[in-house]
Amino acid sequence: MIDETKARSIIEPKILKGFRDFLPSMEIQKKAIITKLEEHFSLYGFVPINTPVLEYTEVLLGKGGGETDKQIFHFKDNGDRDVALRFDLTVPFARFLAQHQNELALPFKRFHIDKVWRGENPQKGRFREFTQCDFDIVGVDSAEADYEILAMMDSSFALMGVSDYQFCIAHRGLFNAFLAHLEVEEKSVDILRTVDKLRKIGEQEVVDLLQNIAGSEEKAKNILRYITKEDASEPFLATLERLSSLAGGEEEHTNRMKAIYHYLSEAGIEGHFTLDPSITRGLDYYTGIVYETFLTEIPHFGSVCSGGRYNDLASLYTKEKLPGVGSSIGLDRLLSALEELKSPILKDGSSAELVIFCLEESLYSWYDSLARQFRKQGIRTDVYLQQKKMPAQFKYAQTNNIVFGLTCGKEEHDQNRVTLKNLINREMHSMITIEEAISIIKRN
RNA sequence: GUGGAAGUAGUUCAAUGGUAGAGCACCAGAUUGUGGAUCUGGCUGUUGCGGGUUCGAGCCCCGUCUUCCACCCCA
Repeated sequence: MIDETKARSIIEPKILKGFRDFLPSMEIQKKAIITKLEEHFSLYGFVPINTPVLEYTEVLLGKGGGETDKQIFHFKDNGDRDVALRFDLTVPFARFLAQHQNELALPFKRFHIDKVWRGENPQKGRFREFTQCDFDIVGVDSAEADYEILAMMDSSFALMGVSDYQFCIAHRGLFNAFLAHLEVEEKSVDILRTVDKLRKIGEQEVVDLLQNIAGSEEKAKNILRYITKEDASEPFLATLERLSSLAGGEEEHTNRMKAIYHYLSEAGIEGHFTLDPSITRGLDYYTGIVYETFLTEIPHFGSVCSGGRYNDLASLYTKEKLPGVGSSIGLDRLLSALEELKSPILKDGSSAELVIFCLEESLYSWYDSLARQFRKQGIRTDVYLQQKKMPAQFKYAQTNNIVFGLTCGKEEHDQNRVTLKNLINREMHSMITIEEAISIIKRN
C-alpha cells in the first residue's frame, strides 16, 4: 500500500495579494449590514439590479487613458476576447442604462451591492477585491434628487450605527466656473488633483504646486483662497456666497447648492454636512455636487462613502442624455475602519440562538423534533451531532456565540419537558415546557 | 507600477553565525447529567518560499511571495 498522504504532493494553500478570506464572525456581520442596507434602500423605492463581473475591456475603459487603465484587471478569455473585471459599479451601470433604457421608467433609482476589483497596491483598508454599495438616481437633474442621495447617505450611516463621521460636500461645476473665471480651466485636471491633496500635504505645499500649474503666484493664492475656509466655524451659506463671488458671481450652481442646503435644513440633518471646497474628486465625469465621507478619528483611512452628480455618464454608450447622481459606500473599508476603532457595532456574530446538546445519542430523533418546533418559531437552532462530553459541547457553543443551550436526556424526554440553560449567566430552567423555553429565548 | 520596513508554533513574542524556546490557545487521557478548574501527556515549526556564502544560516547575500508604510490613485 502506498501512503497516499505522502505520495500526493500538497499544494500550498494561499491567496492573492490584496484578496481575503472571510471567517464566519466577519462574514455574518458583513451580511447583516448588507441586509439592513438592502431593506433600507427598498424603503426609498430603490430597486436592485445586477451586472456581470466580467465585461469587454473596451466597455469598461471607455475613452480610456488615465489611472483606470493601470488599475484594471484585464486579460484574454478562452475565446481570445479582451475582457476585464469591473473596476466599479458605476461604469457597468452606465452600459446597463444604455442597453436597457427602453425597458426602464425614468427616473430610475437603483442600488447594487457587490464586489469590484482594482490592481492597486494594497494597504490597510485598501484591497484588490472589495465590496461597494452603490445607490443612484438617473434621469433627473434636480436639487431634490441631489438631496435624496445625501439624505440616504445620512440615514444609512445612522442605520449601520456608525458615529463620528463627516460628510464633506462641494460642487464641481462651481469650481470649474471659478477656474474659468481665473482663466486656468485648461489646467483643471492637474489643479483638481493638487487641490485634493490639501488635507494631506498642507497649504504651503499646495500653493507651491499650484504656482507651477497655474503659472502665477497670484492665481495660486486665489485658488487656495477658494479651497480653504476662513475658519472652521464658517457657516455653510456664508462659505457658499464667498465661493460664488470668487467665481465671478456664479448663480446656477450656487442656487442648486442653496436649494440642496434648504432641503437638508428642513429635514434637520444639515449639521452632518460640511461645505468643504477642497473636495473635488479625481474622476472627471462629475459635473455637479461631489462628496466624500471621513471618519473623524481616522481620516487617513480615506473616504468610506463618496460620489456625486454626473450629467452625462452614459454618453459613451448612447446619444441620449442621462443625468444622474449617486453615492457609493466602501463596505470593506468601513468594516476595516470599524475594526481598527474596535467599534462596539462589530459584536461577534452568532451562528444560532439555541443549541440542542446531545446527552443521549439514542434520543437524536427527539432532539430533531424539538429543533423543528423551535425553528418554526423563527429561532435559529443548532443540533449538536454527536455524543461528546459536556465541556466540549459547551465550548462549541461558546466559540459560536450561542446564548442558549438545551440539556435534555432521558428524564426530560420521558416527561416531555426540557431543561434550558442560559450559557452566558449559566441560569438554569429545569423541566419546563417547550412553550416556556420559546418565550424565555424570545424575551432575551 | 515605484521606493522603504517586516515575515519564527493557531496567536502574542524570545534566541552572539553553533542543538528550536515561553505564555495563552488547541487535542487526548485522568473523575462527570452540566463549563472557563487542576494534573499528566501531546502537536506546537520544512524559522514565508527558492537559491547562494560558510565546516555550520532563524541570523549574512540574491531572488521571490505576502503584510505594513510612503508615492500614485481611490472605497
